[in-house]
Amino acid sequence: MKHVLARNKALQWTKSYVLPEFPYDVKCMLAEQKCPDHSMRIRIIEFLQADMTKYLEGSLYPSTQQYNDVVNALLQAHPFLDEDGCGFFLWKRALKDRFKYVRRPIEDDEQVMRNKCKFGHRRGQTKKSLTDISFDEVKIVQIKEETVCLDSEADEHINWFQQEYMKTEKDWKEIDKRMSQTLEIRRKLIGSRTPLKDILKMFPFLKCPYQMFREFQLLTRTDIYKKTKHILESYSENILTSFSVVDNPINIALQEKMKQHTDEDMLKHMKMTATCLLLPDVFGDDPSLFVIVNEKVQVSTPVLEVKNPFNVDVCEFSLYLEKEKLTRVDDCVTALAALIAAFHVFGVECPRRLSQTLNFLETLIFDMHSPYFPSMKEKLKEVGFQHPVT
DNA sequence: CCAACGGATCATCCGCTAAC
DNA sequence: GTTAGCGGATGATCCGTTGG
Repeated sequence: MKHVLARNKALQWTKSYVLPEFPYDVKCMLAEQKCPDHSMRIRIIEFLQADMTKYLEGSLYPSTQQYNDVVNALLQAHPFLDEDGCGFFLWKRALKDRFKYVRRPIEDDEQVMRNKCKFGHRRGQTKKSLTDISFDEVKIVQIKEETVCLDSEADEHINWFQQEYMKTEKDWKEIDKRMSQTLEIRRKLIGSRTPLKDILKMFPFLKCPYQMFREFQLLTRTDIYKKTKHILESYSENILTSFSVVDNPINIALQEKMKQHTDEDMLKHMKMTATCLLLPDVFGDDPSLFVIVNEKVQVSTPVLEVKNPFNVDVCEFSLYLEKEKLTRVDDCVTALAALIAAFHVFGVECPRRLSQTLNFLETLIFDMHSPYFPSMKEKLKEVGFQHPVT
């Protein structure tokens, strides 16, 4: 664990911490120097925790110094938050408790599991049987050995992935386990700009949408599929009726096709697909950086390719990266989630002409409780959204 | 329609153990 | 001794349901 923290610090925390942009209402409260109430404190802590997580490369154990940096940054920017002098202690404690709370339900992370085994004592009724405990002890020994000789272990994992990828019957449970175990080395490789081809050769399962979602989950503690589905469903109406897309050929085609069907599921499928296709148009971005319909992919950044979007039976969604097909998926929710995940998982910077669209999506994905920043609120008004979800 | 109820979820506090 | 991390207890808050 120590070497993980040391590395995080070395890679990501060289500069002192810079506070994130807080949601609109928090910003107002901070500007007014109003003493935060219970829920406002929680939102500040929640936001800081989410922001810190981005810099921890999948680890959920910030160092004491990192906690100190964050709380110091907060109190320096807003001294009134330390009204009684013991603010530092209280905010630090709240932040630590929040991380602890985030770790609590996690069962697929060896660092978390190791600490649960180490410190997790159960009083009263024991949930674990004796056999489970001894199994855990065996696991601890295994993990300790892996940490010591990481490089040869990583090599072994990579060979295993390559072999397993060729098999017809794959052991997905073992794949999950090994993908978790190699997260650290993989992030290091991706972070140091290892060519995509090499990354995919070493970790071929990253081509699978499910593994991309899982990696996204490990990195951000966020269920990208669930969030994407929610966004598409709640904003579909807004997007399809936005004045910037009423004359769009895709929208016109959708209206035509919808007249030919009455089946609820079919109509929903078409609407969701159209929502995906029109998203960049709504935000004035370049649609060809987002989704290509019935054409050849020309861009290197992650992009979706859709064939026959409104024909449920022959409709095809594929995710492209560096002009190569990475994976084919079945529906537009999975496709959009995979597209967003690809930017994160492969560390691709967002193209300028797609920034508004991705900003919109990520604002909703990472902060469901206050789904828009002031600039986003303005943007949504500007593009003609009737009822931004709150 | 809305107030009251009750379960679920969440934040916080406490007491404990392991490590130093 | 102190500190970090755990599970559990407790109280607050959210949210869906029910009954007037």
